[in-house]
Amino acid sequence: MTRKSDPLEKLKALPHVFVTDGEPIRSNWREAFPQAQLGYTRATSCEASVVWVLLPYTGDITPLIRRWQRMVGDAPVVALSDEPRDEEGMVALRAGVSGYCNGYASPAVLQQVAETVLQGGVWLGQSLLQKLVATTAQNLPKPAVAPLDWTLSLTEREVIVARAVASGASNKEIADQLNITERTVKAHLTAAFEKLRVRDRLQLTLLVNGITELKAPS
Amino acid sequence: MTRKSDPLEKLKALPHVFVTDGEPIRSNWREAFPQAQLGYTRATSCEASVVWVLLPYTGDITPLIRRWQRMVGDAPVVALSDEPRDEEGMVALRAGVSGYCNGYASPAVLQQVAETVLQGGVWLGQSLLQKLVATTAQNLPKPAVAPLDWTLSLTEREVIVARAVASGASNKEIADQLNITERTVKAHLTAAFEKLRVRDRLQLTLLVNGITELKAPS
DNA sequence: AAAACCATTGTACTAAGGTACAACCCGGGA
DNA sequence: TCCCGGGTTGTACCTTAGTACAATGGTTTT
Repeated sequence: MTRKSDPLEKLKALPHVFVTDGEPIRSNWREAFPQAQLGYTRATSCEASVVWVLLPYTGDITPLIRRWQRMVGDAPVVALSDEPRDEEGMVALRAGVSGYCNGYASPAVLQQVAETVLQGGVWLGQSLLQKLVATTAQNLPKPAVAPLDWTLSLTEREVIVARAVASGASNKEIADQLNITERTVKAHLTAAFEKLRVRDRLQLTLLVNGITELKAPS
Repeated sequence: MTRKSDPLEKLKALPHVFVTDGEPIRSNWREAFPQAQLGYTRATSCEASVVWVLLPYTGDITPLIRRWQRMVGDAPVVALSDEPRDEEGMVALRAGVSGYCNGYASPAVLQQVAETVLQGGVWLGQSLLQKLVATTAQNLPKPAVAPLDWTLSLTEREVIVARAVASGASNKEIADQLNITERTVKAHLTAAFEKLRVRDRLQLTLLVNGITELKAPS
């Protein structure tokens, strides 16, 4: 291992995953990212460079976005909308997306959005941002101390299992999905419980989903 | 893709102009844009692809930004700060900049920022945006489709127990807290599972915490 | 008053989650 | 080479969660 493993490089090597409601990959997406893949709705974990979620016309988009965020861990999630509206963009932003753009955006724009979000930036259209700024007076509370990253103390495998649990999967389901024994799943979980100082899968879930905080710096 | 007379192409052909307080062009700027030029403070008009304004440490930055916006017309203005702070970023945004980033950002990042703003986007760091979204959350319209309220189909007692479960409590703990039997807690939970169509306490937790959605309108 | 709903509890019983105490394989570093 | 950590699995056991099939008493609706 000569060079330090750059997380960005590793992320970039992964494919772009597009999440749709049954629709195949669009030509503009394919053109921007020849390696584009469709997201599998039932998966509980996913390796991706960037996850592009095509927003459905109706319904609450927050759970959809959150779900994929949990699945991919630190890969950025970008919301695609065929009818971009500022209100929808706000909801998406509040859900934590790293970008919000038109589902029919040109390949060039898509690539640029990808570049931006992969570097930790956020991509927005002008209109949305104007609204954002306009409605924000001068109050800037909430220093928002960066929440401790629970993944730090866990091994790769433990993180995967923890994410699956936190999305509601049973040990058996996780075992099947990862092609390992239920016993192994339990082993990973026991290790995770210990490291994160929680007593069971439910408290682990709260932690993974950011509802509770990591306590002692293990 | 051959494009016609695109205003974007014309804009891109112009040099990048850096506005400083007497400082020469920095190496990272030059590296990112070999054609980089310094902006003259006294000028009244300027042709530029992107105007990068290095913010002075003190004083009101709004007039400075506005001035250059007027000078360049439709070219985007990006604020550079050697000590980026969210408060300063907010001020810059309110002044109408298309981006706000570190004055010592790497050439790669600068180029990417340029790409973004040239396409009409806005480039921000994660932290600033989070703050923006957080403070704007209350003032903007709620999600178009109000998420179904899971409490509607439950009795008062079931809601209480469900909330307790969703915060990580065990049946025994809930029983003690409510001064009832563990058996009763189970009864309420079983009823809640049935009504909300979930199979166990973990999925109930996801529902209560808004991570998943209520499916069938029971 | 009867029906319907709610909160409560009991006795099983089954299923799932979690722990204890291991073992094996593999790759990398002292 | 030996040791160590990560991933894997086994057996046994205990605890917790959840279900089946009840019952009781209270309140509200019909």
